[in-house]
Amino acid sequence: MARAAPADKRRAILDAAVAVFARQGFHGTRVADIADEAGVAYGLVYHYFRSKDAVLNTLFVERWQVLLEAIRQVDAERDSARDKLYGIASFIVDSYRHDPDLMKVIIVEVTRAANSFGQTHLPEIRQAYDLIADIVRKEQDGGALRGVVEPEFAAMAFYGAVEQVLTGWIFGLLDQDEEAFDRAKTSIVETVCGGLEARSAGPAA
Amino acid sequence: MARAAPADKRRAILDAAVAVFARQGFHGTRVADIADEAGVAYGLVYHYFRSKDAVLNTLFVERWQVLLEAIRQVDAERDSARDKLYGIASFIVDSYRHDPDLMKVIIVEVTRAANSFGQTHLPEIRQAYDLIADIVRKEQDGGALRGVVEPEFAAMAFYGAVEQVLTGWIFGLLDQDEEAFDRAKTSIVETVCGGLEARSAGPAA
Amino acid sequence: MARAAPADKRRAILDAAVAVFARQGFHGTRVADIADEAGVAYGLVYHYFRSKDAVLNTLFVERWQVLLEAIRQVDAERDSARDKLYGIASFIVDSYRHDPDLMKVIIVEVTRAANSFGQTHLPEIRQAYDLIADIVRKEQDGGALRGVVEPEFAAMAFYGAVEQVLTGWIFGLLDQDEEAFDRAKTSIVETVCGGLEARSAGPAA
Amino acid sequence: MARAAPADKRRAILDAAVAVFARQGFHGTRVADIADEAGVAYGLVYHYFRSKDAVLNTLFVERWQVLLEAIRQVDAERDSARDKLYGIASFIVDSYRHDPDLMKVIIVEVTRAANSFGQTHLPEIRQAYDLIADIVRKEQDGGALRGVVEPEFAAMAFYGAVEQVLTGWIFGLLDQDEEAFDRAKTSIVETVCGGLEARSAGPAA
DNA sequence: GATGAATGAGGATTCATTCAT
DNA sequence: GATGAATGAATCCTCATTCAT
Repeated sequence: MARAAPADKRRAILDAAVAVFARQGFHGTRVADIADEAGVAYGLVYHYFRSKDAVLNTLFVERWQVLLEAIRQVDAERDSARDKLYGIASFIVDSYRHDPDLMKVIIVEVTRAANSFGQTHLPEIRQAYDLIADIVRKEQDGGALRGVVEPEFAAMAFYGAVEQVLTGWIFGLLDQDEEAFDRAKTSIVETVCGGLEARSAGPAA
Repeated sequence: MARAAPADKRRAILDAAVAVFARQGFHGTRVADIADEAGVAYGLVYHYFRSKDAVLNTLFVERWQVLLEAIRQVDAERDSARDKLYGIASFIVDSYRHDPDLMKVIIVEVTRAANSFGQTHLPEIRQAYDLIADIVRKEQDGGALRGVVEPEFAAMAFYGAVEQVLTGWIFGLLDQDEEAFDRAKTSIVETVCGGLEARSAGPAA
Repeated sequence: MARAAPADKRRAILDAAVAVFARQGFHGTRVADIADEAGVAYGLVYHYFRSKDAVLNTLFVERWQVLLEAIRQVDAERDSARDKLYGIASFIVDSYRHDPDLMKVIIVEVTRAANSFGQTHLPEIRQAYDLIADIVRKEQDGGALRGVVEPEFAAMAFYGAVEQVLTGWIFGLLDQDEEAFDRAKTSIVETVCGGLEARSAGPAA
Repeated sequence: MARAAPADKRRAILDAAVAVFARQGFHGTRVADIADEAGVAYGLVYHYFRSKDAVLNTLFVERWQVLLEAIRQVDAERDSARDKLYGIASFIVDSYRHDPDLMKVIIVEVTRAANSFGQTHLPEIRQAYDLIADIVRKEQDGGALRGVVEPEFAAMAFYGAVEQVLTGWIFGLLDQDEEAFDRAKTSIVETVCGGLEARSAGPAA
């Protein structure tokens, strides 16, 4: 499965890059590895991309646009706060389910790479946080969410919870079967929206 | 107030490494940079450490032991689930407050480096997750926390929320004044324990 | 007035090569630069020329034949030594005036490139020196020129003076207005033929 | 003779560079060639020099300062115009006689490299021309040299004549025995100062 | 003729590590 | 312990050249 000899070589290079970046990390992969994996000549990578960096940048931008769009769409189409956050968590989890290598690369090599690509793509990364914070803010204003936590913190907490679950999969610390993927979505939302604490049944304070 | 000419050069090298790793990232720093920053001769780094990797490993292990111990202590000394999680969040946030460079390096270069040091130190990193999951499990059993979310997911969500807030600081996306540090602790706990959702005020069950 | 869309692409490539070689030097220009400048496809350069070297070789040979012919003609048509040398200096200076880029390329990349093209074209280059030396020798025999300086040295001195003036223009060290071009011719001939020294007015030897 | 295992490696590298640059040209030599010729490890070249360019730059600057100083000294110590120009020609010819490789490299790779190092070192190169032009100007003012040729042109003609003779040696077009070196000095000065033309003897027509 | 994708050898530069002093 | 010169493997990127269409 996976990379099934894409007709165009540019795509083949990008797909190959995902595979080797996921396997060896960005720093651990030589341009030759990408070319080999793609089954093309060394120089062709440079025919299509200015540099090794550019390959990763392309990968990230391509995918991150889709994520941002998905968040916007979820926000527009769903009603309740919980639904919206579930929609976002769902999209990210499904992204991982569908192409774990790509998500691994994006998270490990870009989103969290504070001294390299994360810095480069900070504006785009920030947009995601902002979109989530906006959702929280609106729902707080609407009364569905409590106002005790500032939207910015809430957004970071939520997004962090999601990314950390992916990290668990990436590191092989959590099960990755289909059931686990779905349970992850619910768990994250249940934690962040419902809270872990039991409602003190009695005459709660 | 920082590296004030440590008496012993080994310490000076470690401290210098923190500074340059934080500034340039592990891959972006040469051994010479560390030596320069420490004000010692090139070769001395290799007198005290087997390799550049060993410097980072030392840094990580040193600090991570402290973290694990802190979690254990919090677990032992505090009673409520909320208190325990607050204690953990508090310790991590204060660690960042006290030495942001060190925490940045540990998180960015180790904890999240799935293809390099994160893999190497997976056992120790996992311990932290497990300790947190254990706390959740106990509290679920005790009835203080709801059982809907599996302890492993809850632990990841909680830890992810914390790390993401630090990430916000590391990337310069969130305020870093004293007040913000304290608010962060509360916000994280409030989000994960209390949940973001408003309790339906009415005659709810 | 320059390269005005030559009808045939081969010519366009040669003209473009002159422009980019002059601008960036032979080593500093990629075949792609030539193609771009000529407005033709990459591969077409290789349709007309065996290699990048061949482009420069063609340029040089084309022009150098004209120079050699000009020297022969000057020798045949003019009478005095001074006239002949003036004719040669004049032709070279006018060549530069007419197409400074081409002369720059020929001088900088071939004539003076002792380790590359200069070596390749040494026979042709030498012909020019020899033709000049022959003129000097004949005029010495005829009594118009003094015999103290060997023809070979005289030829080198004369040709070197000419090329150095062009070098001054190429480097932007000397004025390049029309008047300067004409003055250059006179100055060179006056220097080499008349000598810089004032004739001791008195009872000179 | 020549590079006899210089005590310090930096010098060994510079000397080796002269040899290989002279033999293969700057572009034709790889850094490995320099290291091999010097008998040192590859990386040592980069320990002492920032880049391959820096090696050539160092070579040029070192030597050119000596040349400039020599010109100044000749100007100060000698009296007649002819003596001064002879002194300069002499110094340059002897430089070549003493270390032909070094002079070849300086002339071929720097002084005449209009698109690379010549451009970089234009200010220093120009100084030499200016110093010569100053000498000519002074002597014209003093009446020893005729004023028909502008000092700038005269300087270029003189310097060009000298460099072209060296070029003749570099290309193997002129004899290089001891006698030839001395004759070259006289010939150049005789040509530029005395002029090639015979003085019309007596009241001759 | 014309195009530009594809190839791959070449070479500069970096930098972790070693080691003699 | 301390120094920094010396080593050389590793790898990115360039770019002349080829070739299928």
